[in-house]
Amino acid sequence: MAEPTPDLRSAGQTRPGCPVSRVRDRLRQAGLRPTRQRICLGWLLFSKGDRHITAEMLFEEAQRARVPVTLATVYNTLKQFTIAGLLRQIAAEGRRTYFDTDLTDHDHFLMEGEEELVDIPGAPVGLAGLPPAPAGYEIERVDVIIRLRRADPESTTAAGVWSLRSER
Amino acid sequence: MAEPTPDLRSAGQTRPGCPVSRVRDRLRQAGLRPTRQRICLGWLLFSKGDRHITAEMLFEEAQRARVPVTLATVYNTLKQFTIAGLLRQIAAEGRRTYFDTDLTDHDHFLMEGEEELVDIPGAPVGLAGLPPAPAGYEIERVDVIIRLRRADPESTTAAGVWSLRSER
DNA sequence: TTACGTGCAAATAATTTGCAGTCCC
DNA sequence: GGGACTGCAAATTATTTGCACGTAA
Repeated sequence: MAEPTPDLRSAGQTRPGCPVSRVRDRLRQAGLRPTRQRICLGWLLFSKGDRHITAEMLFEEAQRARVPVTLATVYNTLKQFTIAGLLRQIAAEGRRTYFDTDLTDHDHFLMEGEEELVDIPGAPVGLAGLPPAPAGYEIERVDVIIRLRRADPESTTAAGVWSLRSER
Repeated sequence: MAEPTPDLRSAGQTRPGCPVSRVRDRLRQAGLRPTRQRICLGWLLFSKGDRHITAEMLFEEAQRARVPVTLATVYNTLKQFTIAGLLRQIAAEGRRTYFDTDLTDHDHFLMEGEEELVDIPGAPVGLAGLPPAPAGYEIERVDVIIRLRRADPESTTAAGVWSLRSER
């Protein structure tokens, strides 16, 4: 949030070895033409570690970084990045779509009230007894979302490690 | 889909013992005033077994059943039902919100391309090693969404019972 | 050059809201 | 009777699209 916002106006230039070039290569590998705005957005997305982001958020960030892009282009770019496998769309309920720059297998917390997802640190939840996929389909991925509610002060929720789903 | 559509225009009347009265009671228990439209929508929702439904879908169904309701009221009612615990909102990505009349613990398949969720028959996937909830929060529910992709004809996806998540 | 990208503004789609009139308790 | 509900239409919000122009290969 309070990170220094880099000025990316010169992202079109060629500077081998610099992070911008790395983004450029990554785009090319993904089959996307490395245009100025894609490089800038890619830099904003991938140079700050794992993050969840919406189109609106990325757009504001781009403006702060003096990157000339339109909101529409941000939307289009996010979609292209997702199709190209550079981003992952998160299944969150709520109006806006979130994109995750972390492509590894991990789960999410969803706080009630807040419309924000939080990465669950550590290894993903283990799954047992996955059902067979219907005929003609195969399992691509399993998303686990742990919904949280604000704890009652009285309920001594000893939140340790659960074993297996108990209820119903 | 081809089910006979009941005419619910008389749902306001009192007929003890009939399913309409059951809906009425259920609403009252949930703290909702049993108005004509709520009774009708409740009947449509709960008298056909478990289902996933959007506001638009329910609205069309109501029109077919000659129930005088507005789309706006359908939206409002679905939200009220959800808050009252009569429905559950499903975390699906995609533009529209789905509501599930099945309140029991179960998982969902999400077919790629199609924007529809399918209940996973049988017991829910077992979870191992749930992480502790962050301070001040407690786990309310765990949603598991299994994303499916159309299988390659060649890949012999022996979709049996998996043990534990392998990929990281 | 030339197809692919982008900006801009207008179009959609999904959902919410304000307010006046209606209905349940 | 009075507040809770509903209808209707207009407002929001999130996202997409059409088309003329710009730019990377």
